[in-house]
Amino acid sequence: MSERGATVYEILRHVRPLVLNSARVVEASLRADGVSVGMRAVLEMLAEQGPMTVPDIADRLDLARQGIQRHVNDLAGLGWVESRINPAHRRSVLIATTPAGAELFARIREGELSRLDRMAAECTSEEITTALRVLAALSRDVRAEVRT
Amino acid sequence: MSERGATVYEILRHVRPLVLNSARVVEASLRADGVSVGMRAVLEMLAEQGPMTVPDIADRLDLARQGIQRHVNDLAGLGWVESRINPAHRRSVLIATTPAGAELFARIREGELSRLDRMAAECTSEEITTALRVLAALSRDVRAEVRT
DNA sequence: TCGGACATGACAACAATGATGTCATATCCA
DNA sequence: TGGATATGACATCATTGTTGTCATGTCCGA
Repeated sequence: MSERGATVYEILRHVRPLVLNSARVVEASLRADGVSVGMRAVLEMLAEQGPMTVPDIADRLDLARQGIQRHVNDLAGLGWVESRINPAHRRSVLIATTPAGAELFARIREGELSRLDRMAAECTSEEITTALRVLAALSRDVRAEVRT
Repeated sequence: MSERGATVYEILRHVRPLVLNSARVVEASLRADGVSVGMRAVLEMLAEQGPMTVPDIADRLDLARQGIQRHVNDLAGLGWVESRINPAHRRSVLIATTPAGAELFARIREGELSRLDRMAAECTSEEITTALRVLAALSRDVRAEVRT
């Protein structure tokens, strides 16, 4: 068995607790605004990529459109996102952050970034950049494997 | 805002879909044996670290002991793990893989490793090792943040 | 040695979320 | 134009993480 595959295996062993623990860390600030981690992911997508339809968000987050629709409906109920007429499609509306929603996400992101600055202090900027490249490649290939 | 923190943020953005997609990939082989991803994690811990108590497994997986107890009970019902008398504690039994359970996990792991060999082919062995180091440090620090 | 703090297994209930299915209608393409 | 597909709305279910309770066993300090 190749050493490479075994190292990738070790990486994947770390990501599950990492996702759980990072969700736990941001959970408190999110609850104060009535936002769940799923809703936060939708808000992030809209804030960074601009308005898009529900199926578009679902595709980019690798989730079913039905689940995203729930998050969008919840976010709309809270006033963080709103629908806009889609010039290219009468039935499928565009979802966009409201000014308040954009502000909320900026606040959330700022708080998270300030914590992340203190993480993995022993690693250099170059190592972290390398890790990002590896993670992105791995994520891309595993994603492709799903669609096999 | 530091570039470092932003890069770590990008890493964390990748891990959530990665966890979901990797779970989807291994899901099929697991279902054939009646094993869920949670049960697989417990089986992995016991196969690699040896017999331990339910609270021990929970601590190492960053999960509540109640959830682990469910997985252990399910695994025991399927004959993949069994309890042994704990010489150091009358009430808290040791959980261990059965020979069949150890064999099952070895089979699962072998299948997963063979897939992983083809992942992130553009990355060198050194880059993957660096990524593992960064992930481990990040995971450790985020875990510590939870307990704040 | 005793007593209180803590650990453990068993059981229960709940919330978030991912998966799946259906249906009416709109859209798109051959 | 007509059939295939996309979309929103609604519904259901399984997995799993979280939390709480209770009886009993264990451990440590006074």
